[in-house]
Amino acid sequence: MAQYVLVSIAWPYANSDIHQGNVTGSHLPGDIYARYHRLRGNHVVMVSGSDSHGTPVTVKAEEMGMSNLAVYEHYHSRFLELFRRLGISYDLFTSTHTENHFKVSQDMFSQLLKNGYLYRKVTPQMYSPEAGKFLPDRYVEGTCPNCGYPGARGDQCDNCNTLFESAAELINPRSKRDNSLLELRDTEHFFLDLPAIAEDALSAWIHDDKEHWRPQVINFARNFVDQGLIGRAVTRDMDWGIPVPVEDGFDGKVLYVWFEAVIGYLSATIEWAHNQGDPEAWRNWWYNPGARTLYFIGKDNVPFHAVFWPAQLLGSHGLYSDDPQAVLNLPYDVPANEFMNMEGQKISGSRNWGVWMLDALDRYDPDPLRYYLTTNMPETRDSDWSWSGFIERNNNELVANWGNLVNRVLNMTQRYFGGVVQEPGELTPVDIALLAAIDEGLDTVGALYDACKFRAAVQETLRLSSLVNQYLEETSPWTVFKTDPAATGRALYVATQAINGLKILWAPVLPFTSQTLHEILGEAGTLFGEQRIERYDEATRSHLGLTYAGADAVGHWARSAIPAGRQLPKPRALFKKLEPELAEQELARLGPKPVVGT
RNA sequence: GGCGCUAUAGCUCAGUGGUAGAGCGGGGGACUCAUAAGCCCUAGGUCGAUGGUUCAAAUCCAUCUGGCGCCA
Repeated sequence: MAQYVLVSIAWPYANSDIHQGNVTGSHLPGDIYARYHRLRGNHVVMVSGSDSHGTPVTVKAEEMGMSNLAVYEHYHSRFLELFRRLGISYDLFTSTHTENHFKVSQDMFSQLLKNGYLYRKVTPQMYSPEAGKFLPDRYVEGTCPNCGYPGARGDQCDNCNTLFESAAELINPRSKRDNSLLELRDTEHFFLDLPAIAEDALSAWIHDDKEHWRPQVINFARNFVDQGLIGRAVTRDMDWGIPVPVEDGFDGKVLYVWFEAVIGYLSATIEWAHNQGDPEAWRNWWYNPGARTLYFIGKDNVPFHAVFWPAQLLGSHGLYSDDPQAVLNLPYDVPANEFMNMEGQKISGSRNWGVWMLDALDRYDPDPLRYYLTTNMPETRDSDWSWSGFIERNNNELVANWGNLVNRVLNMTQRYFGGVVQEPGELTPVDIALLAAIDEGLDTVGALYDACKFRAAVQETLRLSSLVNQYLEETSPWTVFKTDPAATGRALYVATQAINGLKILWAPVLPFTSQTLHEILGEAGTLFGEQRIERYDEATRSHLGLTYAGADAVGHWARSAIPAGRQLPKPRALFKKLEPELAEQELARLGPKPVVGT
């Protein structure tokens, strides 16, 4: 029976371009998982969007001398282009700056309030009389109480590495912007009553049935909850964001971005359903006990997705439901990835140390990039991107093992039979064993994809590709052609069926070249749907979104038959060999950008 | 300081109780359909250190050392 699967992927801040760590950490594993389940015939919705609010965006806006809105729109449109070109097949990639998201976020806030899980509390915060507003800690600078360094930031001293709980700890706190003196002033905020939710439901949930979770994720989350949660502010003093939906005294305050952004998983599903012309369809994923919701994120996001977001879901019971006790679906799994480094060092935007994916796509095809990021995915621990590794894996594995296999089979079919697939006659035990191995692979590799063990899935698929290469050596169709052309025809027939099966096994990771092979084998239609960038208009705003139209896709998780007698089209190479020298060229691009001019 | 993760062949890593594995690199071989690709053979690494549990540990426990993260 077809299953409902919600693939939720961390929302990137719209304040910088996306690098390979973001892609391998969340977008790509989510996409592979979604594509696999689409091939299985399940009802997949894959959502994410640009996190357009929060301090990171406002900081960037000041740096660039642009409005917050312009910064968000700039990076958002680049995200859309990247995901389309890299084949990250979002059913909807939207943003937090939609009317819909504002409403859903405010509704969840109101439901939490109604259910008694929000309380008000007055706390002292840094206030700038000069600017007439409260300042986030990272806008604050002062003298470090520990080492006396005068340029300490509000959250941390860069000189002695002391972390501050609050910028109030600084001596002579000043505004980073205009250097004016700051003062402490009381301000009222709403807090999420995490201890109450933990006691009522969260603690029981986090300890129940999580055997399929990655150990590092569930251990961390359980530890986090067991150590004792404290109330956490869900509003803050800021003017860029979602207004707090209460009558009194919360002008100039917005929902805290940690609270609001995760609600995007729900609001994006609702927006998607609306765009489909079936506004209630989102309930199939959120209020259907048989649905699975997965969250593909980086390890820095585990507390928010394994603890806080479930707490929000549990605490807002009754939201959009007639049943006041109804709870939206809690995460089925949070397969968080560790981090990917770059040539042995941390990825860094300011130091230009990383692979900017949109830039890389100008020089490399999407599938080799996806392949390398999958084989090096930080599933169990931090991993490393190296350009020489990328080139070696492309040449030794994609080109030599898989691409060359396809090439030799199709080339021989052209050379010996004018491109016509031959009648095989009766299959030999060797033939049958090969095809059985491929068919078995559909089960074993499928189970690996389903368990989010993508590295292992690729490794096993590559092993099956080698099996076909071995089959060719054993049957040697080029040798037997002189004495037994029928045997050559049979071997090529079998090998053709085998690579047609491998095409499906590879498809979640290598959707573009699997489609090419699909066509080279004379098959009709497209394995997957089409990705489009569309504009959506709401009452007072409009935004761009990336969508996926999969109704006409023909891909199935099965090995279809290429019939004897078919005239195959002229083959073309699936992958290009890359020159080792490219690694040096790429390394030369890293680091500080050269000053333009002389 | 607390909590957690991690250390396996030159490199990248898999392997959570039962005779140490894969890929790449390196060495040798037979072949030639193929993007000089593929195929066969070949690596003998005290599985970070020490102690313990067990008939049996890379795999469980303790301590130590190196690397990393979160919190304070």
